[in-house]
Parts: sequence; structure tokens; C-alpha cells
Amino acid sequence: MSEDTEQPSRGPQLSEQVAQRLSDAIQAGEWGRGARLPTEAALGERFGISRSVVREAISMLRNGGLVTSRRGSGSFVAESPTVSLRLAIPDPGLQSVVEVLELRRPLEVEAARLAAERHTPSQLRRIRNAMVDIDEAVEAGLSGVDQDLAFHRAIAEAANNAHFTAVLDFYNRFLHHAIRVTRTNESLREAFMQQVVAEHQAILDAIAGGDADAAACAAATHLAHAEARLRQAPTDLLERVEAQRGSTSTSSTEPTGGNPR
Amino acid sequence: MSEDTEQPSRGPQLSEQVAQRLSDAIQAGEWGRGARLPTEAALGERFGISRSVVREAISMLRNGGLVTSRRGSGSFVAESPTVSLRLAIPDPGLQSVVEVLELRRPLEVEAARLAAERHTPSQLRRIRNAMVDIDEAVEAGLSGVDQDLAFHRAIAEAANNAHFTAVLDFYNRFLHHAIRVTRTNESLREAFMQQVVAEHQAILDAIAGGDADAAACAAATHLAHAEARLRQAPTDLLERVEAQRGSTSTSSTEPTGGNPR
DNA sequence: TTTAACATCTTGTCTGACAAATTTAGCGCA
DNA sequence: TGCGCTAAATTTGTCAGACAAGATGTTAAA
Repeated sequence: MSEDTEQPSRGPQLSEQVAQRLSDAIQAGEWGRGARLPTEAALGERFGISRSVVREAISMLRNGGLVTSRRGSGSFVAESPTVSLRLAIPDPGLQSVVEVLELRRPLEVEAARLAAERHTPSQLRRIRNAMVDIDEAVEAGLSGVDQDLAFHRAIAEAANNAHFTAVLDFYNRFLHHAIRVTRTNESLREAFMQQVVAEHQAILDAIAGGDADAAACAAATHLAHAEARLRQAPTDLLERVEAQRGSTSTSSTEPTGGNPR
Repeated sequence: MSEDTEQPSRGPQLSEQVAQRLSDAIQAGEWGRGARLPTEAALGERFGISRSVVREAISMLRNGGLVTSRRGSGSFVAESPTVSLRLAIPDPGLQSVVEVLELRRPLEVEAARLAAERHTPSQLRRIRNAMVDIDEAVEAGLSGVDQDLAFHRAIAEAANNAHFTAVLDFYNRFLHHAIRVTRTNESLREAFMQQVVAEHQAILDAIAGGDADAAACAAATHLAHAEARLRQAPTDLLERVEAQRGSTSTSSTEPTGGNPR
């Protein structure tokens, strides 16, 4: 009655358990980076499962970026393994947007502070260019949402810490979705854009001058105002959200609209 | 010469092609949210491939958060599709740890602020319990890293914004690895733990008292000190990192160690 | 009408086989 | 010995068929 195999506790998903245990083993360093892990047959014997399940498990790790497989050669721990943060795309509504902004505020404030301290000349140039792009887009009758996000991204890049750009990029994806909904609010557009331009200018000046505290303060002010602007048209936003649900194809470069940023 | 199957162009990865085409079909709206997609056998016939490949393809989509499968029922387009942030795990070194801490600092400070304003009684209780757990772990001779991270996580939960816990959890995975490396630094342990406990207490008191600014300030102080403590043993850390590279098996629950948090 | 047993369907897992690509071993040859 | 080529062994990718586990729908009985 000797059992050499690591007994899998029976649970909902066998392949999932195996994937988890393999992932743990890799992250625990059982096989170093780039190392070849045992053959599918060997792993099947080790875990007491069939090759199918091993393949499903490895498939999960491969999709997760933890391993790569080469036919005829084997499966290898990825040279630069990745971990992934997955987030359900919420129903775009005021509440979820506010929650995202709540997270972004401290990040952007800190990014502005770091940018003031660390920016290179070329990074500063890119921030300036992004501001010009916003102007041009607005004058061309576009919403300028993309350009606005690019402006903030340029600041994050100037912080010279890849994690800031990674997280902010991540959240941009559905902030973009959400903001797009508000951009037809023509009535508020003029007043908004003046404010936005002034606030952007303040951030840029502080960064260019290397004043970290001023940059952080300017960014905080800008984001607080942005949230206030967003709250100003909640009913309109929610209506449009409801209308847009289920539409299969949304053209992504339509003109006009008030941009709360 | 009639071919009812959609011919798969032969390329590097057959299952990958199928996954791509399925993904396209879903995003094109062929099957709406929550809809059941054809059985694996039917898809196999449609694409002219075996069930194995269909399963691999669906596995990819499942891992991508695009579909969910229920045994006995079928595979369904996900109700709430997800986006994922994938990030390469850097070589564990002082620099990368510092970069992560740089990102965490503003997040944790803001989380502490929000927690002070929004915490429920049960959430406050969990924070208290986490502090007790740290004490017990340390007295038991453990590093208390897990418990320490749990303490910070409890604070993030009390902020009542899921994005904070999501991002912090995501980055905890690095930190856990990196911090583990430093915990054999026995000499610094006693002095560190006294500091850490005092700082934790200050955060907890501010949150319990509902003083948002005090909570933010206490958290900022704690994290600044944590980083300083981490920097205090850089050579030792780097040596250990180098030594650990490629080591096959690292027991993950060893006792003792100085915890910079 | 409600409930329980049953038949059917679908995904999860197992087994065995072959194809395709890579790695390794062997061998001849200089 | 050292080098280049060929052939064998390995390993992942794909195919095929089968059964198990769980879900769904139908039918019969109370």
C-alpha cells in the first residue's frame, strides 16, 4: 500500500489543483528560471494523474505566463515569469468610476512627486507634447480623452518606476470606457476645458521646476476637481450607460464631448 | 471537394488559432454574455479539429476570463469579462523591492485614511486580531511576515474599495518573496520588532479613532521606516539573493528572522 | 400539482496511439 | 582526437475512443 505519488485531494477541479501545486513549486524555486521541468508523463506519475490533466495544468501556467513549451523539447519555466492581476470589468457606473479614481488619486499624486524629482529632459518634453496634443484634439472637436490619458501617462513614465505605469495603464483601460460615456455633455465642455488646461499647466510647471511637493499638490487638486466634475453629470451618465449596454460595436473616435479630466 | 469545416490555416499553434477565432467570435457578439456556446464536440466539428484542441482553446479563454465552464452543463461566455494586468517578476533585489514599496506607500497611506473613515466594527476587529497574530507568530519564533502582510491587508479591506486589496494583494506576492530573504538577519530582529509593533499600534489607534489624517500620517511613517529598515542590510540581502538563485528546494516555513515591516 | 426516478447530454478525466519537432547518440571520416 | 552527418530516442502536439461526474429535461407515480 505504498504511495509514491503526491495524492491529490479530490476537489472541484483536479487540473486546477495540479496547476496550483506546480505554480507553488515553481515560485518556491524547485525549478529555476529557464529550467526545464519534468516531462508531462513524469509529472503525471508524480501527481498520480493522466497526461491530459498535466497538459491542462501546464496550459494554465502557460497562459499565465509562468512557463513556455516547445514541441519536441519540453516545458520550461519562463525566463521572465509573470504574475497577473485579473479584474472583472464592472458595470460602468458612477460608483465604480469613483472607486477607480480613489485608487488613482494617491498613485498619480505620488507619480507627480517622483516625476518632479527624477524626470529626464526627454520625459519632460513628452509631457509638454502631450499637453499640446490635448489642445489640438479639443480644437479639432475631439473629446481629447485619449490625449488626456496620455498626458497623465507621460507623468507616470517620468516617475521612472515601471509599476506606476503598469497599474495606471491597467486602470486606464476601463476608465477610458467609463469616461467616454460622459463626453457628449456639450454644455459643460467650455468651462471644463479651461479649468483642465490650467490645472495641467500647474502640474507641468511644478514638475519642470523640480518642486516635488508643489507637483503632488497640483496633481491632488487636479484629481479632486476631476472627480467633482465627474459627479456633476451623474444622471446623464447613468442613463447613457444603460443605453450603451449590449451595443456590440462602439466606434471609438467620435468627436465632441466634455472631458471631466 | 466540399468542406463544411472552417479550415484552420496551419501555423505554429493550432489550439492558439482556434482560441483566437473563438475569442473573436465572442467579442463579435456571436454569443452574448452568459450565453452557452456550442459543445466541445460541435466546436470540434465546426473547426475540423479534435476535442483535445477545442478543450485547450477553451482552457485558454477560461484562463483569460472570457468563458467559464460547468461540468455537465457546458461552457458559457463570462457574465463579467475581465482584463488582466500581467507583470514580469523581476530579479529579487533591493532595487526592485524599493520600487514596489514606492508604489505601495501612497496606496497604503490612502487605504489607512479611508479605513479610518469607513471601517466597520468587524473590520476593525480583524485588524486587531491581525496584530495579535503577529505577536504570537513572533513569540513562536516565526518571522511573522505572513501575519504582517495580513495586518496590512486587513487595513486595505477596511478601506472598502476592492481595488486597493486587489493591487496590494498583487504586489504582496513579490514582497513576500523578497522579504523572506531578509528574515535571517537575527541581529536586528529585537530592535525591529519593537519599532514595528509601536508603529502598527499607532496606525490602529488612528483608524479606530476615525482620525483619517492621523491614520495616513502613521501609515506613512511606518512605511518610511520600513524602507529604512530594509535598506539597513542591503549587502546581506543581495548576497543571499545571489546565493538563492538556482537553489532547487527552499523550505517555505522556516523560523526566525528580522522582519523589516 | 408535486415529487421522485430515469434517460440524456456535457464537461472532466483516463488510456492509447501517432505526428512533428527537438535532442541525443552513434558512426564514419579526416 | 575532433568534427560533421545520420539515425534513434525523447518530448510536446494532436487525434480517437471510452468512461466518470454532474446537470438537465422528461416521465411516471403519489
